[in-house]
Amino acid sequence: MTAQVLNGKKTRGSGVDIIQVAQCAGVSPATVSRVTNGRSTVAKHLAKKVWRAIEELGYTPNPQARALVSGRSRVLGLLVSEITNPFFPELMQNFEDVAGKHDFEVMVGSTNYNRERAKIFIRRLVQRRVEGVAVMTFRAESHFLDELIAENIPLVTIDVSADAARSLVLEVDYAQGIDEAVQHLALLGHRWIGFASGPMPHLTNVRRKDAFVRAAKRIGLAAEKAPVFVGDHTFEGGTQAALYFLGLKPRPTAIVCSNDMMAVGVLRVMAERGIQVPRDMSVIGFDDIHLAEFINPPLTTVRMSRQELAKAAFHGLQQLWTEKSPGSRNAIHVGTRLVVRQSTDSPREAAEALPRKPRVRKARMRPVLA
Amino acid sequence: MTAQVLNGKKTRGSGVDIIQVAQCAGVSPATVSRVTNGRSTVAKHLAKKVWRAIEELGYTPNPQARALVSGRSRVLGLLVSEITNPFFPELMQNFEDVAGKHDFEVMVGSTNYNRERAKIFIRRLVQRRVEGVAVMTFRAESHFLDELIAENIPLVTIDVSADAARSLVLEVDYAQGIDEAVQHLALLGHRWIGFASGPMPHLTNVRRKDAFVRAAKRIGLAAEKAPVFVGDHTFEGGTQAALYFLGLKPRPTAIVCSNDMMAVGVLRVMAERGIQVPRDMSVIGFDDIHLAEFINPPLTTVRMSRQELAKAAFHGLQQLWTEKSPGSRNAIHVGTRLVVRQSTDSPREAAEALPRKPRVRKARMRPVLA
DNA sequence: TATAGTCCGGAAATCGATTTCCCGCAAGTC
DNA sequence: GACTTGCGGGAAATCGATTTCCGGACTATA
Repeated sequence: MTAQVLNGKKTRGSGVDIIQVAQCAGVSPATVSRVTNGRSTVAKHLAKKVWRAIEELGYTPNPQARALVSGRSRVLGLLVSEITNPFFPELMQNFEDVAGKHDFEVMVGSTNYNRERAKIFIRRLVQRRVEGVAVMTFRAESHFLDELIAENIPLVTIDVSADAARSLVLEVDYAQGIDEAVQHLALLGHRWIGFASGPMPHLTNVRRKDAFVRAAKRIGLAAEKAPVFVGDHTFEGGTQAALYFLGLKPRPTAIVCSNDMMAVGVLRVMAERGIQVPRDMSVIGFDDIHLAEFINPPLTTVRMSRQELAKAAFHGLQQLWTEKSPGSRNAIHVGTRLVVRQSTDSPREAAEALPRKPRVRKARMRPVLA
Repeated sequence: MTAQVLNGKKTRGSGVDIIQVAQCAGVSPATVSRVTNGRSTVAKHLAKKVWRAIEELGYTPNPQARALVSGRSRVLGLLVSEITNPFFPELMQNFEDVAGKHDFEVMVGSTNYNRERAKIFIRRLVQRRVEGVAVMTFRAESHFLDELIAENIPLVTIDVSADAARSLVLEVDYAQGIDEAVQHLALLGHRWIGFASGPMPHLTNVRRKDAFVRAAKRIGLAAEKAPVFVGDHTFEGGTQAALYFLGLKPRPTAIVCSNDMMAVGVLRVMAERGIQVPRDMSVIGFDDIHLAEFINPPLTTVRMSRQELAKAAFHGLQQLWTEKSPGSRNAIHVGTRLVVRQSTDSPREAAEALPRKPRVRKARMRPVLA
């Protein structure tokens, strides 16, 4: 399509420059530039000729030249914490899609919880002159970002505000989804629910945990303090949490997890111990990663929409670009909500007491333990 | 670090240009350029002064300007087929790491098996003047790449050669790992093994299937043709394959899958039907995605190393850059190998006939079906 | 009709590097 | 001692756009 034959010689898209287009259209390069950028007002008949010439030659402006003079690279940075957690690839794709629609490219980097990796990546961002960065690491490792702040690069973060002029926070409403989760369990008859939290110094994890504790209190589920296990936001963290709750007496009849990877770890321990989910133990995750649907049993979880998050991050950056005064520090709100699948059910005792309501569910393995 | 105070005013890394460095070092801009690029021979004492000036001012060359004049953007493209298959994020990260070490940035795009998405992404690659593209889609959808080929952009593909001058193929040795898998099953006592194949027109799937059929024949496992189900390379494809094999009589005692996502689908069906893996059915995957380790039971699978693949792809591009004659069309070899976990065991009958060897395995659910 | 105000579009400066061209100096050769 | 050779490094052209500046034409107003 792009490659065309003109004057008998093949002209490649990237071999055509603005001067050739200008000559072909019979105008000056400045006019071509004005047309391609929608600048000021160019007479309609001239604009038409320019577009025709562009089409004919298969011209695409050289982004390097464009960036050099305009100072705008049209590249954004996206920092995530671990690529093997499926939450992040999906977020990446959504962010790239939004950015792409606005003619931005995205440099993605995964810290893998490694301070040095993050530093190196951020240096690359600065060197490439990105126009904005979305930090989606759910972490408050402040001085990661010092270099970006020093360069006055627009910054969007999650949960915890970067203390910088051109920055903005995405406030995720964890309470919304977690309230739904706890209510869902309460309705099923659960009265003693454990919470598997992520590492505690991190604000995002504090918020998730607090949301759970408040929800539990509000429902009046347990007179005593709801049992909380503080672990890692990983598969292993989940297995540890599961072992902890199984050792408790009375043993909780349900576990709410701070993210899906932990829930997957919990499910593994339950399977190994022959504890039937959801009959003997209900499990709820957080994130709604793709995998949640595929695991056994399909995981009931709180969805934090990757698409919504990605859009919010991009719009946050847009806001920072247009906004004159770096004063209006309004956070952007991102909701969460419960997705019910098959890892939750009435606890055993309640299920026997209550009339068994018909549920759409495939045949499952017979329970083994008491 | 980068931001320094000089002459009383704060100088940002991206605010310093080569001329200031030249003045600071008392040389010409040309010399600075020569030093930063390691060009020709600059007197040691001058080079030292230049480096000192660079350090002091926190200078980083403007990549746009550099790219503009040199014609080298130092950006690569990476095309994958679906971001939700964990194989690809891991591949992406590895590729970015290798590329980053050589000062390249990477534009990643996921086609999601959507022709239009691929087209759009490739157009973006061309517009950004990438210096090379790695197409890791395991697909032969040839005319995706026409635009790249027209621009004469170096191209590395998997399995199937792009019919272009500056291109190179990564030949994955499927047979290696699949032979190991079949032998492993044979040693466990399996004699009737099903193969869940991916969609058939695609060369990569043909190769995987052929490798299986040959391995099965070579071992002399079954007098008759080994049963093959042709499905989709997805979770759903796996569930369909499982249902097919369960309907067969005699029912296979093991299923080898063309990728891990299918294997995950198979495991789901088995769990729903109460069929115990590995006691009643052994399952082997292909890829060794991260998830394979976390699913129940941990999946025995053939590992195709993402790191090896990423390195091979990058080195392939390097080869295409240096190589003068576009003649030496030597493919690059990438190996595979079996990783034994807990989804394979002796089939029930054989297990009872043979003396039960002790295996390290956690407690599992009691088998339910015959 | 004269003058001010608008609008359009061309000429040229600019962004920040790389790279070519060329000159001067020092070393080597006869 | 004169001439060649080689090498280090400065001046200036170059990449391909955007953007400023400015002049000419056209319209509106008195």
